[in-house]
Amino acid sequence: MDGLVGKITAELLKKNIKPSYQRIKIMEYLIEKNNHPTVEMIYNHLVKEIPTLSKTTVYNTLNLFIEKGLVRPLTIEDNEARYDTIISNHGHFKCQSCGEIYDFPVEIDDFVPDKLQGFEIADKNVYFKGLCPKCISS
Amino acid sequence: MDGLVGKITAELLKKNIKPSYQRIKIMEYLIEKNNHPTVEMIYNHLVKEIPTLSKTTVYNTLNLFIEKGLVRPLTIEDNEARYDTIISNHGHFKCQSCGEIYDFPVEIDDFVPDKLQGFEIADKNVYFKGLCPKCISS
DNA sequence: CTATGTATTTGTAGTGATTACAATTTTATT
DNA sequence: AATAAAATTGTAATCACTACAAATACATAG
Ligand SMILES: [Mn+2]
Ligand SMILES: [Mn+2]
Ligand SMILES: [Zn+2]
Ligand SMILES: [Zn+2]
Repeated sequence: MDGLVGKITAELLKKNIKPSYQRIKIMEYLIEKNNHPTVEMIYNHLVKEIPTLSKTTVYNTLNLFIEKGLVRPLTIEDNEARYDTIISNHGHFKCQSCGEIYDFPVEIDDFVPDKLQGFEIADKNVYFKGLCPKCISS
Repeated sequence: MDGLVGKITAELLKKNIKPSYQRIKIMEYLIEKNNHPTVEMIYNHLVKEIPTLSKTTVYNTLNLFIEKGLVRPLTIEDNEARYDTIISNHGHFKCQSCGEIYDFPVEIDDFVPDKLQGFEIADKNVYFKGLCPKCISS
């Protein structure tokens, strides 16, 4: 008995999403890896377990999760979307050498500048780019 | 005699960029409009004046400007790059209704979290999404 | 001024991530 | 078991962007 799968199933049902095998597996990947993956990464990993898996299903499922507020899409590079299960506001650092994406805390709610009085803010994003310690020391 | 064209010419020469007609026009558009345009917007506007203009030239020129540090690319949506002549760190708000992108000041240098000690930060980005006042009141 | 070489521009073809859509398979209901 | 609805799959289409080679404009030497 897998506790994570149980939690995922409950979470999906709470959002009126039918907990299909594929959907559970995709959510499981997102939570366990917690690596801000691309569609490609998700597909390549899961297709070993689910040989019939279609990349379209991965896209569809992620878009469904986004719609229901379970997943947040990250736009850091313009040529590859990334996905995060952690919805709360935090910043992302992408290493330009190894490509890894690191989380970092940031008090985004602190800086709502006067300039944005009268604006309705739905979504806040902070991302940095550069080199991570591993890549600097090698 | 156009003062802006003179300034642009000097600016390009300073960066070892030959100030061709197309390059000057593209930079002129960026500075005058100051609207974080897409390639499409730049092309559609300038092709009226320069009927032979190629979209490839717009792409090439923008990439050259980025390389030389004259322009900063904005990745807000994953399906359309935007370009900004203002290099200094500031935030961007994109209205999800009208699509307009607003600047706002933000003290990005203030929040370099402890988590990023040992990281080499090359680039900082802050962008919000939501509704602008115009769109809220209509 | 003309010839030759270099840089810039242009048009077309290619790429790669994402979406559209119809067919197939799975799941739920009677 | 029969039927309907939902989910998954595969393929084709889309669209921003890039690669590349031909054409044009520019510079420099004779
Ligand atoms: Mn994250
Ligand atoms: Mn700006
Ligand atoms: Zn790295
Ligand atoms: Zn608006």
